[in-house]
Amino acid sequence: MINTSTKILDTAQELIQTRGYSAISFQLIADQVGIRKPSVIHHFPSKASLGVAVIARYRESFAIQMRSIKADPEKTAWDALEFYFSPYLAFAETPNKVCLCGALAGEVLALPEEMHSEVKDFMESHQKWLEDIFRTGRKNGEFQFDETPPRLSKTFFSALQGALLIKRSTGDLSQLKDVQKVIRRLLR
Amino acid sequence: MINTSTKILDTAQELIQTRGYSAISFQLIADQVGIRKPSVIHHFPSKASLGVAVIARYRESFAIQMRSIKADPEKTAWDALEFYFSPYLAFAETPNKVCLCGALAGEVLALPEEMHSEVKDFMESHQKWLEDIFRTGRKNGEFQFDETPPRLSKTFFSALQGALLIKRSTGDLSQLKDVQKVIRRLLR
DNA sequence: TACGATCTACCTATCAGTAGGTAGTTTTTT
DNA sequence: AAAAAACTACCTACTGATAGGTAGATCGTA
Repeated sequence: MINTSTKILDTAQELIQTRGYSAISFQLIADQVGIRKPSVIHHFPSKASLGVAVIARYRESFAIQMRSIKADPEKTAWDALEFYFSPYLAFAETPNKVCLCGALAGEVLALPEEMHSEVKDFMESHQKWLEDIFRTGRKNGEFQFDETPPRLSKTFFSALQGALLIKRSTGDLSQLKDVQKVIRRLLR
Repeated sequence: MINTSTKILDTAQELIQTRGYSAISFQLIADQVGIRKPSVIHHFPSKASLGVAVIARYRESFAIQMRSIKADPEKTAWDALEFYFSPYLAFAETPNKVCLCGALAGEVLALPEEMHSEVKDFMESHQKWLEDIFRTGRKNGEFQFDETPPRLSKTFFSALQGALLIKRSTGDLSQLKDVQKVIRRLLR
């Protein structure tokens, strides 16, 4: 039996990923969870606090996974890259899902102040992870590329985030798959 | 003296680009234009119809410019590419602006049905233009690349759209500039 | 005088959030 | 061990503000 706070966070995350933050409400979440609106507010006293909690949990779940793969000496840079790719593909294959922070990026100015730094930190840490993978892979001899790791990671992170959003608008899954193919080929 | 409908469209576009569609209202637009809410509704009888009109105009303004550059035999593929890059840089340099359709892509499921195909068509025609530029440039000998033009255009269009969104979240203008640098170098 | 643009006044639905309370569990005190 | 106090999770009923949208009067111009 999963607790109510977790159910609220799961539901809120799903709704933000599909509809955006501005378009969700306590009522919508309450209906989906099967409780009353004030009960949602009992767990998260404001919409902003719920928003912050959703991003914080999302960020942390990525951070845990990246820490574990970086700590494992068995894993190659290719392994790390493919591992990083996998949630993007999973989102793209779920109809209508994009990265939480990709969805939020479209409406930052309508977001409460407290959420801004959460989104910013998300973007920055993901680009750092990619940069690290590229640097390590080149040092190993696994990857070959001419660009600097920061430029490459910015480009590829932008492409992955963009591809998810475009895929959802066009319905064409190859948007993401082709981006991942191109990235792989550019590193060989 | 610019007419009221145009003022409403300008204001609505600006607000959607900065805050998203869900976060805008007739009242907000009316205040900004300096008229009353029912006067806005007189020109655009529903929020959906206003949304559609904003995207349609935005799409058309790009289409006109792309047609003119493709019709000009003086223009090289590099010219066309730099020309295509320019509005992205202009948006990025305006604090808090992203591509209209990039902003909308984050909240498609909260958008009225009529807007979906407008967003989809936007994405598809932009990728076709890029594909065409790449194909022509390679035939000319201006560009060198191994990938197929559709894959390359998907990747670079994704990267440009993503970069704008990420730039706005992080405040780092190099997000877009670096993406454009990487694209240029990969074509030589 | 006819018409489009604008206005005031209003509608219903929904928004985030509050007030106050009930039932059941846990913790503290006697 | 029993009673009292506090806490947790949820509820009904409400508030003031704002959402999209309507009805109908007035104004300015061709």
